[in-house]
Amino acid sequence: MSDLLERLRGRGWRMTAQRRVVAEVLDGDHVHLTADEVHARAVAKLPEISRATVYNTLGEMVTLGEVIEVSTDRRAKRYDPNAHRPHHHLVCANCGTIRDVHPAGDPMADLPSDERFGFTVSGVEVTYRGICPTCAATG
Amino acid sequence: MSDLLERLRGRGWRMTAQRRVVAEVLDGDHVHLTADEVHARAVAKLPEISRATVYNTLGEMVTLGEVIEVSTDRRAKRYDPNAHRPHHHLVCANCGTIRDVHPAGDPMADLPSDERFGFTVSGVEVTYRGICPTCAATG
DNA sequence: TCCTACAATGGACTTAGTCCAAGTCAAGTG
DNA sequence: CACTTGACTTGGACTAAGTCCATTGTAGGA
Repeated sequence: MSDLLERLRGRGWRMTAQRRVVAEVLDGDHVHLTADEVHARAVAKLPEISRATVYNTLGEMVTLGEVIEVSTDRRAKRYDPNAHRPHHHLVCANCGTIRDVHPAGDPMADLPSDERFGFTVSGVEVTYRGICPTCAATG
Repeated sequence: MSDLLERLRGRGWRMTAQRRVVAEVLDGDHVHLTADEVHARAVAKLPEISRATVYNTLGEMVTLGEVIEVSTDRRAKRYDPNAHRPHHHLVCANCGTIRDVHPAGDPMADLPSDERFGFTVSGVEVTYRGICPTCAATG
């Protein structure tokens, strides 16, 4: 059930109750929780878990490349466990909801070398912005 | 000299010393200052200016569409006066430096309607990430 | 079972930004 | 020019999100 947990275990991660619940909370598709939301859900399963541990664990998962950090504005970062399949994001300008999207085309190929200013370019993120159906309805 | 200032004046903006210095600080190409940097430079020209005024003024410029807010991570937002010409950004993962870039292609056209989940899509941002020449050299 | 290095805790601290009540001033009016 | 008024500015208190750190706890190997 928990692909994420399996992958982490496979990397020789020292398994603790805290890490397990964080991984469980984060598992799934179209999951884009803030650190505080992850903490709230983790507390439901393991009441003693601390905020600092949630931050530490999320940070480690990001370092391991198993989770992607998405910051679309100055609100809280969101954590996306869908790291194994490349995708971009569609964000609601009103409520901050995120959906994964898979646009056609390769934006990396669209950046000519004379526009790279000597940078070593390693990645690209595409963020579509708009209003989600829910916000459009409740206007 | 100050295109930005001219445009703002043309919209019937009430002109004050504070707004003038903020607009002056922000004018130019490849300018991507944080609010605090704007404040620091504004203070050099007008020592009494307050942080709150800088935030207010930047916010109004964004609302008027004369300045673009760029948040590439959870660090401070940056303000880009180059709002009249569409472009994207190339960000140094190490030091946060930003360059404007003009990739080929139209990412809006790459998002099919069955990937829009009912959103009204209004815009798209493309953020290339990498290491700038300075950080590569001193890294 | 015992050790020990790695992990978790929670509270203090930091950064970036927002809010607000009170004071100030640009610019239109007479 | 003086007056008026509502928009603008101020600075300090407040908030949200996240980081840091000394202490305590524990997974997993010997």
